[in-house]
Amino acid sequence: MGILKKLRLIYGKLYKSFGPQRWWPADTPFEVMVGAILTQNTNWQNVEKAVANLKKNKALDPVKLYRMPLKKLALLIRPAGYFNIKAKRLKNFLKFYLDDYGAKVKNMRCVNRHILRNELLCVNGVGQETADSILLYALHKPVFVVDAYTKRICSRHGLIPEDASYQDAQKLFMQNLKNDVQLFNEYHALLVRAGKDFCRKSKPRCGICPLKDLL
DNA sequence: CACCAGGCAAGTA
DNA sequence: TACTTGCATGGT
Repeated sequence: MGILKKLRLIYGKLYKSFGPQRWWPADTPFEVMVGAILTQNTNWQNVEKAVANLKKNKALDPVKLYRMPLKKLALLIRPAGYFNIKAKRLKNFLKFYLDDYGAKVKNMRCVNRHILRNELLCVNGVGQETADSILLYALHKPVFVVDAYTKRICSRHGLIPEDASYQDAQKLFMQNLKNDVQLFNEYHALLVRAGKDFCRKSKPRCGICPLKDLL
C-alpha cells in the first residue's frame, strides 16, 4: 500500500473513531503560544491549571507577563511543572515577541514560515515541536507538528524507523499529504488523542485501538 | 510505590 | 555526532 493511502487511511479511522478534536484549546493565539511552552513534556491538565492562574491574575498579556518578576511568574505557572525553567523560557519568547513583532500576531503571520521557524528556534526554550505548534496552531501556517506520540505511532506502523529524527517524521506527512492547515491541525490532534489511549510508553489499554487492524 | 505527560538545553566524550 | 542528565507537578 502506498504511503499516501496509508496516511489517509489512518486519518480516516482516527477521525471516525474520535471525531474532531477542536485544537488548540485556547481563547486567543497568544494563549496558544504560552500553552505551547507550558506543555513541554507535561500533561495538558497541569497546563490548564497554570493558564487559569494567569487568567485569574489578569496576567495573560505579553507586556504584563514580561514585566512580572520571574519568581512571581514561576509561582503562577507552578502546576505546569518545571516552573523555574519555563518561567525563563516564557520570558525569552516574550522578549522576542515584543521586540521583533510588537506583540502583534498579525505581524508574525506576514512572515514566511521558513524564516519565522528559524527565528523561533533561536529563542532559548523553543525547540522544533514548540516552534511548529506556534506556527500551526497560533499562526495557521501549514507545518506538521511532530511529538512523541506521532513518532511512536508511525514507527509502530512501519512508516518510519524507530529512531527516526523529528524531521524524518515531519517529512513523512509534509511530503505525502497536501500541506493544508486544517488537515495538519486535526491530524496531529488525533494522533495525540489516539496515543493517550493506545500508544503510551506503558498503560493498560482501554477500549479497542481504531488502528489495530492496520498493524 | 513506580511511572509518565502534547520537550528542551547543556554537559560530556 | 551521540549519549546523558536536570528540570517538577499531578494523575494513574
